[in-house]
Amino acid sequence: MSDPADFDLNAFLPYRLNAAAARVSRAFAERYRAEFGISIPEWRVLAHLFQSGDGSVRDIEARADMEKSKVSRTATRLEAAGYISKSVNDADRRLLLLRLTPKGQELVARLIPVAIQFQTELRGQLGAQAQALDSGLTALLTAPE
Amino acid sequence: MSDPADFDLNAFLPYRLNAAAARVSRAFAERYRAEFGISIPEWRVLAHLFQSGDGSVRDIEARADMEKSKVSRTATRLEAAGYISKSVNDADRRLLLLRLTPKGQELVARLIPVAIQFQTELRGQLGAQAQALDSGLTALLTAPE
DNA sequence: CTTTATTTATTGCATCTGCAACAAGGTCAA
DNA sequence: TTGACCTTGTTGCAGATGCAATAAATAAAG
Repeated sequence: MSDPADFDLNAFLPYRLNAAAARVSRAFAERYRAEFGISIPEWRVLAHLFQSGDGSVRDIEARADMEKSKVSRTATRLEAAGYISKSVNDADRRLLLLRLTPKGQELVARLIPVAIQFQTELRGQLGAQAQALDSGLTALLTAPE
Repeated sequence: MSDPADFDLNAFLPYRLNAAAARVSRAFAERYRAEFGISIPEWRVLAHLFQSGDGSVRDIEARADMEKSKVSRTATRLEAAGYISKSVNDADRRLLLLRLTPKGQELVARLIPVAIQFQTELRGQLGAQAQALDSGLTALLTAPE
């Protein structure tokens, strides 16, 4: 039953998960890059700031599951592009206050319908399995460790 | 319903897929690195060669869904470590013949039980949702594009 | 047979990534 | 207040990554 000779990489759950995620990410990133010129880390930071209004690097690290150095560099790029502003939190001057600029607000307002559209198409392709995938992912993401 | 203000990144399917895959991969890679000193790309190439006996870079690129340059460099590392051999395919001298060495065979024989064990634990954590995740992933991976 | 196209693997290059310093600010106890 | 410790964000660095260019081999066309 667990004879090594029977092992099939294509049936191996971590491999399948990765392949599926890579495939979906690639398709999504393509649409984004083409239309708006932003990367996935950039999209994540923008989306989080859109949801929360503002936040520190630490906040985004925690909520978007991104390394703080990655958040930091992404924020620098977004600031250079004029989409977000960086200012110091006066209550605790170690913290940055990242916030969407009007230009950033406007970008996100165009970005989000594309994301929703993408997700809708994806769910359409999956049909009845979309629900199954959702509950499987929820189980994974809420697992102990 | 598709009001941008309602958008929640944590409910966004591509994001959830990626987060889940990254989490599982990280846990799996940790176990591997600690115990055997190999990376995920290395594990993939080894597993494919174990399944197929031998193969060219092209074969592995297609079946393991890896860039050919990634396969090439991974194969170079595995050869340097003594786990695989590279030889020229005499029938078509553009092709490489990658094959596990006895040392590589022996490594994979120890690797695969760990992989199976990992997957078993994961499925155990997921309980009834494991089946749902499987069918969702199958739907994704067999989708048109 | 020779010339042109195609296929395969490798390598150069620019970029991304994660980890480990590091500097600056804050906390806490004595 | 001082000094030891903790937090936060940035940066240096080594390694990984993907794409494009290349060289070698084969196939196809004339």
